[in-house]
Amino acid sequence: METAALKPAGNVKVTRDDWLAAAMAVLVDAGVEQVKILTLSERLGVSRSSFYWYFEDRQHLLDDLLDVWNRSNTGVIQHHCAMPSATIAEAVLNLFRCFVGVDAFDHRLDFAIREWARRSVDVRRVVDEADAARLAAIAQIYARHGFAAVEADTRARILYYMQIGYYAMELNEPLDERLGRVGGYVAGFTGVPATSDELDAFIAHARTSDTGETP
Amino acid sequence: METAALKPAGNVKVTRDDWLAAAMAVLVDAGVEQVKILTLSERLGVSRSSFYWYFEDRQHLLDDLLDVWNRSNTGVIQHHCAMPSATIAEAVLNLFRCFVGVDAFDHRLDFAIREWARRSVDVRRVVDEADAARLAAIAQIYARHGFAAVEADTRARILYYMQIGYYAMELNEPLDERLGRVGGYVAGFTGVPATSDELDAFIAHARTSDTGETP
DNA sequence: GGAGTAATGGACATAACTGTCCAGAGGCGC
DNA sequence: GCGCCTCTGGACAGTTATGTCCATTACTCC
Repeated sequence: METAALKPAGNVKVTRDDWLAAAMAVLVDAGVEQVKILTLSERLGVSRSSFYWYFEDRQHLLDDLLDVWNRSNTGVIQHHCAMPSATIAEAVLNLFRCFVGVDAFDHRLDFAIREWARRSVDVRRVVDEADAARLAAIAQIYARHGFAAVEADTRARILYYMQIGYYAMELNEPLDERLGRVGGYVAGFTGVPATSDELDAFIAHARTSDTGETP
Repeated sequence: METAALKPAGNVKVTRDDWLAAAMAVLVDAGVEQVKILTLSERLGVSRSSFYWYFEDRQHLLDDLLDVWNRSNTGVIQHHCAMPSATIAEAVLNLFRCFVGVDAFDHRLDFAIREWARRSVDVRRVVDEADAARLAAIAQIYARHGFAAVEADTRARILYYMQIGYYAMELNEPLDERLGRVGGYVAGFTGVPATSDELDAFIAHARTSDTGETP
């Protein structure tokens, strides 16, 4: 592990980040309720007490996980929305990049958090705020390209809701199948077809940054 | 409770169905992992031991819950798909009825089961089978109205996936807003607009069978 | 009204988990 | 090379589950 290089000093076996990373892995593929200090300590080969050096208690670990999500996934969307673009089609394709590529939006984490939000009003509030921020960022794309406020908002919702719905299905389509539909999506979302240059650029990017798994 | 009237005999406080109903309620709004015999017994005002009279163990209760879901939700869809219809638009509207009305598809249960399926290969298998059966039933609608097999299958997928995606969002749109979009959905799903008579009939049904909550 | 029986309650054993306390390991700075 | 300071391990206590055993209740049938 490369974390060894960063280890501060002394009798250190794991770092705070190791605990966070392990917890994040469990969160993503088993849900919050499975994020257990005992399990993590076994996985890290360290005693439970070590945990309490880095975190006050389990709740603080969970708060940190929520924070990590909040800063990463929403930020990815905002970043892609802010990319410069000549046409609305190009702007939407820029956004799509974060749903396909390696600079990707982590949809499994997103759903783990949403599931958690169904059972915690605190988390629900944070998720609602993130959704609002994401929608605002997407609406801004449309606004920048001359859409009136109401229409920009509506189109942002359609795009965002459809994307979330797509992930909810866990379809695991092969990359080529997904890419084949992109042209249609862009036309549907913007009312304007993308040029073949725009589409080619997007597809090239998607192929080079494809990770092998279908994200 | 009306169950009192049905209580078989003897020193009975709760029935097997009471346990099932309580478990189902917890499953729907807190997830499988929260279906705990201790909690249910407290909720029913009865000791835990009583549970073991009706069920061999927790796993058998869970199996029964899965069974209930399997027989109800998929059956509702199949039933609505089999309703007689003069046009494809009417057929699709007939199916929509189970997504709006009181004879409704229970989407919260459906998602509780899907969440469970993410963590249990056994449940995953059952859900996959149910999805296949639902898709087949929906494709049959299209096939009956003259669509070729491949197109019927594709259109069935679009309709079903979009419906699942809609529920994943937990939008809670007001009924009127939802109804306003139905015409567009039908046109999108079938390529043929519904007549206003067909739409009116659907909307009238939806309004009379609306439960107050947005399902 | 007494026997039989369906259902229940309470005690017991066990497991998994959380959090606390404190002794001790081991590298670093002087 | 000695203490310091960071981090770790192990023991302890408390909570919440599951499942088992058996005595007891209270109704039904005769």
